[in-house]
Amino acid sequence: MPELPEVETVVRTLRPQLCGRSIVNVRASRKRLRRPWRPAWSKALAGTRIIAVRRRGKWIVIELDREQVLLAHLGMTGRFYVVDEKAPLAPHTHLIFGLQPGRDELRFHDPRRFGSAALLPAAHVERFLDGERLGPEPFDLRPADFRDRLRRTRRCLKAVLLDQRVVAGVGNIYADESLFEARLAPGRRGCEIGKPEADRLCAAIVTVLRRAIERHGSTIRNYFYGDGQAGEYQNEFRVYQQTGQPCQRCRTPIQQTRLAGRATHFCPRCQRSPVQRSPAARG
DNA sequence: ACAGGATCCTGGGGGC
DNA sequence: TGCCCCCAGGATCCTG
Repeated sequence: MPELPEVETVVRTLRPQLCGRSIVNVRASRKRLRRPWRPAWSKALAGTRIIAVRRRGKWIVIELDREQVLLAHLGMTGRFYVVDEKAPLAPHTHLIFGLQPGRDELRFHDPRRFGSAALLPAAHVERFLDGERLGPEPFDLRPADFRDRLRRTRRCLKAVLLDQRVVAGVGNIYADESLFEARLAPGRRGCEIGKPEADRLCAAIVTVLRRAIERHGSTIRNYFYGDGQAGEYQNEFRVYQQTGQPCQRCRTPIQQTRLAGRATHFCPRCQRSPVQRSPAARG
């Protein structure tokens, strides 16, 4: 469920709660996550100290001593939060990390289990994150590289934005919101996009994500962060989940379609494709 | 190379 | 009330 702004919000919440503390024990449910948790990781984690908590794309990176890293992905419904060890255990809690000092626990909760967590040697993390799997952070994305990437593909813009190798961290909400911000139709092919439009899209991604981070991300369908905090960006959606609502720029009703297997929302007027001239019209 | 579909899961909402 | 179907902030694998 969470995209870059939501993961950033989680990381900012966790950082002061985790840094400097130690993991004293780990409990894991028997249910398998997207990548199964290995019992050996529980043993290896006992007694490690948390050095830093950061984000890369939609990944949560928890750096530990002993040259180890705990890498987590929230999938669609994952939550990662710190609570008192006496707090009631919610159903679908799959990992519990006991913390010291204090009597707190870091818990990983995920009803759909599309999320995952794994322990990696620190030396492997950069290769995992910066290899073929993950492109640049949106804030480091160079317009010339983005333009080049678009020029070389016939895939539609929606599919390109969802591709984590092109730019890391954009998901369904922020792909639609960025395309609206850039006034580009989600179905247009990358190779049809000119320089001004590509640069506009590149800038729009950053604008939308920065604003969403300021608003602590979006909270929809009652999924909250951490100790029940809600984001506020869902109140600023221009197209996502606004089907039938008047466009805030031109009052045309927002339309919904399906692209790259995902619900896609856009304004048919502000995000018009260049007119396809029919043979008759050309006559 | 790429589009499209299926897959991994659970829960919530709408229709009947 | 129950049941059935569809949908969901993701990523990956397979097929055509």
